[in-house]
This record gives sequence, structure tokens and C-alpha cells, in this order.
Amino acid sequence: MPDKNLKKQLIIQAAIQVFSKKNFFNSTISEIAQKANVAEGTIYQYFKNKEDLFFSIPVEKTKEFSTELDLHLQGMSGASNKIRKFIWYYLYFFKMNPEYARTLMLEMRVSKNFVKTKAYKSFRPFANKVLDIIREGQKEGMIREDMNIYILRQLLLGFLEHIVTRWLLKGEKYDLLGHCDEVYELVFQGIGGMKNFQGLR
Amino acid sequence: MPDKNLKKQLIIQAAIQVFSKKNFFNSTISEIAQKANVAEGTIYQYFKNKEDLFFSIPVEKTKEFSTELDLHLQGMSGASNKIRKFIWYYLYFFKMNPEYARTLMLEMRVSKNFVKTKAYKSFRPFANKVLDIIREGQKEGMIREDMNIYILRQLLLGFLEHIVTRWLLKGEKYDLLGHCDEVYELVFQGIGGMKNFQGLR
Amino acid sequence: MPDKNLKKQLIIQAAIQVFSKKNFFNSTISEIAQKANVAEGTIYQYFKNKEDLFFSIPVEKTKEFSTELDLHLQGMSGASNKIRKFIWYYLYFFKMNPEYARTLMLEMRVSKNFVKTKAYKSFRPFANKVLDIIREGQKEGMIREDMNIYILRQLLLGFLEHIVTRWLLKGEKYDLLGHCDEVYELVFQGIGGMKNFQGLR
Amino acid sequence: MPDKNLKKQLIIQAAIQVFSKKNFFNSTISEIAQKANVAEGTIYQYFKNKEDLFFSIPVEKTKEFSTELDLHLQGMSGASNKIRKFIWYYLYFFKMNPEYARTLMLEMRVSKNFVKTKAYKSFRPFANKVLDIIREGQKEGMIREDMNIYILRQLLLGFLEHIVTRWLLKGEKYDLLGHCDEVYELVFQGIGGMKNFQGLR
DNA sequence: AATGAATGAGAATTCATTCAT
DNA sequence: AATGAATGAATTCTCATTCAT
Repeated sequence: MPDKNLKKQLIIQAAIQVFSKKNFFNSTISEIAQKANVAEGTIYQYFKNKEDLFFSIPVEKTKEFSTELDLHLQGMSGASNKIRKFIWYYLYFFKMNPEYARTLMLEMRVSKNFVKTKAYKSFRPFANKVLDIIREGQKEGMIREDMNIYILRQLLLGFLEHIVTRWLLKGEKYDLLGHCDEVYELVFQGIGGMKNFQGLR
Repeated sequence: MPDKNLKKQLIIQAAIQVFSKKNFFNSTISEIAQKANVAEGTIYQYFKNKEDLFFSIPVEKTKEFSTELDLHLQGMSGASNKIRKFIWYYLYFFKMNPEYARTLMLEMRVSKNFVKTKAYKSFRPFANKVLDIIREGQKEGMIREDMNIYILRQLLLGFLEHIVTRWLLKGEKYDLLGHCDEVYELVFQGIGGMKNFQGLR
Repeated sequence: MPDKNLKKQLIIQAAIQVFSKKNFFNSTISEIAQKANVAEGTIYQYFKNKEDLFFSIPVEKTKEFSTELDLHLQGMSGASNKIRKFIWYYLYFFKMNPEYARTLMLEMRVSKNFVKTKAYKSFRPFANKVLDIIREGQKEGMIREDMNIYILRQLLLGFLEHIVTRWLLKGEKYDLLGHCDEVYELVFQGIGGMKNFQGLR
Repeated sequence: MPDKNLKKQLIIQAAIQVFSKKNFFNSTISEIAQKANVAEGTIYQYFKNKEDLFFSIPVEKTKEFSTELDLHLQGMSGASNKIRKFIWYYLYFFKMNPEYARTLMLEMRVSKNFVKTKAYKSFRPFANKVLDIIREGQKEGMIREDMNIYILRQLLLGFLEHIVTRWLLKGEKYDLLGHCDEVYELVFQGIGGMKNFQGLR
């Protein structure tokens, strides 16, 4: 299994590189195979087709994200700290994976049927984790009990997405991590003050 | 010229429909030709190639936008009114052209070299018009003299873009025009109040 | 008629330029039309199709050649002089028309069905002229009576063709006219001396 | 490798047939594929594009020529004999491959940039072989030491080319092999006697 | 499991030719 | 006679996918 997974990982890593440089249609299976050091046919042993491989990228990356996130949250106490950490790690992760960021934010997320893909579904466990932290915040009194936690989660994740997307469109020229505070404050303090503000997503 | 332009318009209209339903690569010249009721070869009499046709869409649409906008601003006085009208018309335009909106915001805007295209360049005159209104607002005292008008414009247009993009990603389920006030207030009143807010784009 | 012919000439001149730079298939009617300052459709008023236009070039050029040749032979006496003049003019003509030379020698003459074309037929009157000179030479005693004048003509024209072709293949780097004597001598003196020599064409 | 080469050979053989009957532009990949009993796409696995396939023909044919020539020269002694054999084999080869002859002599050889093609480059080793024989002739005293062997080679190959070309233009009606002596004598004896003769190429 | 040769559908693009004006 | 917009057949080439080894 580790050996089997190794090859799959190899292919996905190659796919990330190729797809992020060229977009779905201009990327070729042949190039991915070359970069992964496997034969073209081998790819079809692990993935149904090109599209399947494409959407497997976020599935794998999200697993990676979750695992690492858990490590970072390990041993921390206090929802406030955890949320800060989460925001920081979210931005850190995309800062460190700008190629994947482009593919996910500017190509996949934007496609009409993204929500129907396995990629979208793979976000669920990670989204649940966010919900848990928010609930913890409510217990601690940091977040009002009457607040709709689903909307709050949507607000948080939506704004993070927006921050990353903006950064990509601007050419990744500034430091993503500089926005940690902005997110934290906008989401957790700005909410009360802005009447017409319905969340950025 | 009216006859000649007619055919070009016919093709562009067909292109808008096809490109917005399918994305650049899955759209075929053949389908566009069919929808425009012309031969495939005819398209190449008006456009250099598929990409040229693709990026001609915003060029034409932006012309249309500008012309109509002028009509709407005709006879109005007061920068404040003009800005409100502009915001309203911007949202109204994309509400009425959702297919074009998808193509522009989710496919073109997001592509790596968009700023190098003729589409991007075609925004210039329209962006200048916005600047004129802002300057008028400064003269009238509605906007502080020490404000950087370029940043203000960027803020306004960026937020409008954002509003439209969000709407598209959410499946065009709510009424875009419901956001007129939000934009106006965020851009022209929120600025002072939000310490950490650096503009959404 | 002069006006009508003018346009036809215009087109042929343009065709010569275009066809000689690019070969039949890479040359386009559109480019010829542009260069001739006429509409594409106009070409089809004068020529049945692209091929017809192509093979009209030698027809016209051969007329030009003949007319000019006549002028050069005017007032000359003595077959020997006339033959020398003919050789000189032949080489001079292609020296002055290298583009046409390429087309004729390296593209047309080499094509399988060249002898069936009107171009080939248009050589006839000019070939007769050569025959006349040879006959004159026989009368004057310069050429043996028992010599087959058709073979002699073939030898002469064939060798001239060869000289021009070689010059073209070598990149037109040396002066064609330097070969006048060689032709004259090979054809009119070498014949007796070379046992196995059956004429170069 | 034998299997792999087989398919490549299959395609080249088909290409020779098609290209020699129709010329480069009128020949289609589709027809070549049909004749070779492979899919069109298969051709592109072995050749970069149509032009590459076209110029691969002489590359392969020249290999074949060289290999066979070696066999024929095997065990022979005496430069004079070798040269006679070479001349014979050269003419024999094109007699047996008239389709290839047409393509090489009347289409490729004549094209403006032939010397830049890989086809032209593939002649080199074979040309060297000729040089070796000539040098051998010098050692044996058959060829004068003060003769420029490069010019002699050029003369020999040029005249052979010319003989074949003439034969093709005349419709392949007579026997090419009847010219063996003519070539041998012209090149190796005619040289001294003909003052103005500078070699036919 | 891995391979990679073979496939062939599919698409963009070109351009000679026509024909209504 | 002249035009040039419109045509659409024709062709090259690409590449995801399959399958025999």
C-alpha cells in the first residue's frame, strides 16, 4: 500500500505541476506521465480519466491540508487561538502551494459544476473541523450563542478564499500572511458594526 | 458598414452564447458558426482566430456598455447621483447579460495573461469615464480632495467585480441590483470607518 | 483592348512575382490580387482558375521573349551571328528574369504533365524560329546538310535549359552570360568530336 | 526494434509511392496512412510532420543505397573497376526506384532550401565513400595527383544526377544503364580534352 | 501492475472559387 | 467589368484512451 500509494502520489504531484502551469486543456497526460516517470497507460490504472485526475488533486491536497492543520492545532487551547492559527495556516498553506492555489481558485472553483465534483465533496471533513472550532468558541463565550454558526463558517471560509484569489490575480506579489489580522477582525469584529454587510461570499 | 457590422455582431452574439455555456476549449467554431447562421470560414473573415473572437467579446460588450451608460447619465447632475447611477447600471448590465458575465468574470478575468489582451485594453475609455465622475465628486466637495482618485476608482470597480463574481459563483440566485447600496456605502462611507480595510482588490 | 490587356498584364506580372517566390501551392490568389491591385474575383474574369493563371505566365513571357528576340535579330545577317545572338539573348533573358526562370525551370518544366499544358504549346512558334535560323545555317554551309535539324535544335535548347537550371540550383551566384561561348562551342563544334555524346537532353 | 522499424519502413514505402505520384502538396497524410495500413495518428508517432516524413524518404533511401553499394563493391579491387561499378549501381538504383527518383530529382533537389534539409545532410557519408574511391584511384595512378578530388567528385555526382534527371524528364523511355560508359568517359577522359568545359554542375 | 504503440475522432484553419450587387 | 463577402470542402495535426504484451 505505501508503494502503491507512492506511485499515485507521484502522479498527482506531477499533475499539480503541469495543470497549474498550463490549464486543464493545454496540459497533456503525456507530459504528466513524463514528469511522474511513469508510462501514460499507468495513469489510467490509478485514475479513470484526465478529469478524474484533475479533480483528484484537491482531494489529495485537502487531506494534506487537514493532516498538517491537525498537527498545528495540537496542544493548543482556546478557540480564539485556534481560529487565529487556522487563518494563519490557511494562508500559509496557499502561500506555500501557489501552483495548486491557482488551479483550485481560478480554474476549478470557478467552473460551473464544481460543486458536483469529488473535489468539492472532499472539503466536507475539513469544513466540519472549522465548525467544531466555532462551536468551541461559542462555549467559551467568545462567539455569541445566537449567531448562526454555518453563516459564520461561510463568512470565514469565503473571505479566506477571496483573499487568496485576490492575491493570485494580483500576481502573488505581496505576502499573503500579512492578511491574517484583517481576516480575523473583519469576520469576528466587523460583523456587528456593518449593517448592510452580508458576508463577502 | 451597417450590413458588414451586422454580420460581425451576429457572430459575436453567437460566440457569447456558446462561450458562456461551455468555456473556451469546449466551444467550437463550428457551433458558433451554426448559431450565427454563417459558414465557418466567414468567422475567419472577421476574426483572426478563435482566441481573437473570444477576446473580441468584451471589446464589443464594453462599447455597448459605454454607449448605454452615457445615455443613462445624460442630463443628470451631481456626482453623487451619477455614481449611484453608475453602480446601478453596472450591476444592471451584468444582470441582463449573465452569460457574458460568466465568460468575462470567471474565465477571462481569471486567466494569467488577461491584462495583455485587447479585451483588457478596451476597458480603458470606460475606466476614464469613471475617473471623470470621481473628479466631479471632488469638485463638488462630495469626495475629499486629498483622496487618491485612482485608488478610489480601483476600489469601486474592484468591489463591483467582486459582487458580480460572487453572484455568479452562487448560481445567480439572488438579485444583483439589491447590492447597489452596499457598494455605494462600502466604498464611499466605509472607507473612513474601517481601519484595517485596504480595499477589496 | 489595350486597357483590357493592361489589367491582364497587371495580373500576370503580379503572378510572376508571387509564384516565383513561393511555389504554386503556397502562393495565394489573394496575394496576387493584392499585388495586382485588383479584387480576387477579377482574376477569375481573365483566368479560368489558379492553374490557368499559373501556366499563362510562360505563354505571356514567351511572347515577350519572341518579340524582343526579333528586335535583336533585326538587321543581322549570317546564321552564325544569329545563333550567337540567340544564345546570348536566351541567357540574357533569364538573367534579367530570374524569378520567372525559377518558376519555369524548377517548377513547371519538372512537373509530370508539363507537355500537356498550354505553356508547353506556347513554345512552338519560338521553337520554329530557332529552326529557321538553323536552316539558314545549313544554306550558308555553316551546318552540314546531312545533320538532323530537329536534333540539333533539341540539343541547343536542351543545353541552354540545362545551363540556366544549373545556374538556378547554384543560387544564381555567377554570371549566366559567361556561358555563351561554352554553349556555342559545345553544340556546334563538340558534336563531331565526342563519340558517345548524344546531346544533353 | 525490428518490429518498430518495420512500421516506420512501411510508412516510408507508402510515402514514396504517394509522394512520387502526386507531389508534396497534393499528397495527403490520409492516403499515405491508408496505403501503409496504419492510422493517420501513427504516422505522427514516427515523423514530426508531413515535411519531416517527406524528407525522411531520402534519408532512408540513401541508407539503403549505401548498404547495397557496399555489398556490390565488396571484394572488388582496382579503383577503375570500383568507379565503373559505382556508376553502374547509381544508375541501376534509380532505374529500379523510378518513383523515388522523381521525388528526389524533380521535387526535392529543385526546392530552394534543399541544402538545409536533413535529406541533403544524409548524403554526406555516401559522398565520402565516393571520395575514398577517387583517392584510391589517385594512389593507383589512374587519376592525376594534381587533380582536385572534390571537384572531380562534384563532376561525377553532378553528371549522374543530370543523366537521371534527363531520363525522368524524357518520360523514363530509354534504359538508364545505357549511359554508364558515357558517364565514365566524360568524367574521366573528357576532362582534359574540353577546354571550355567546366563540369556540368 | 506497467507499458507505450496504435488509434481515430475531432477541431482549427486556409483558400480557391462563386455570385449577388 | 469589377468587386469582395461568403462559402465549405479539405487537410493537418493533437491527444485522450485502449489493449495486447
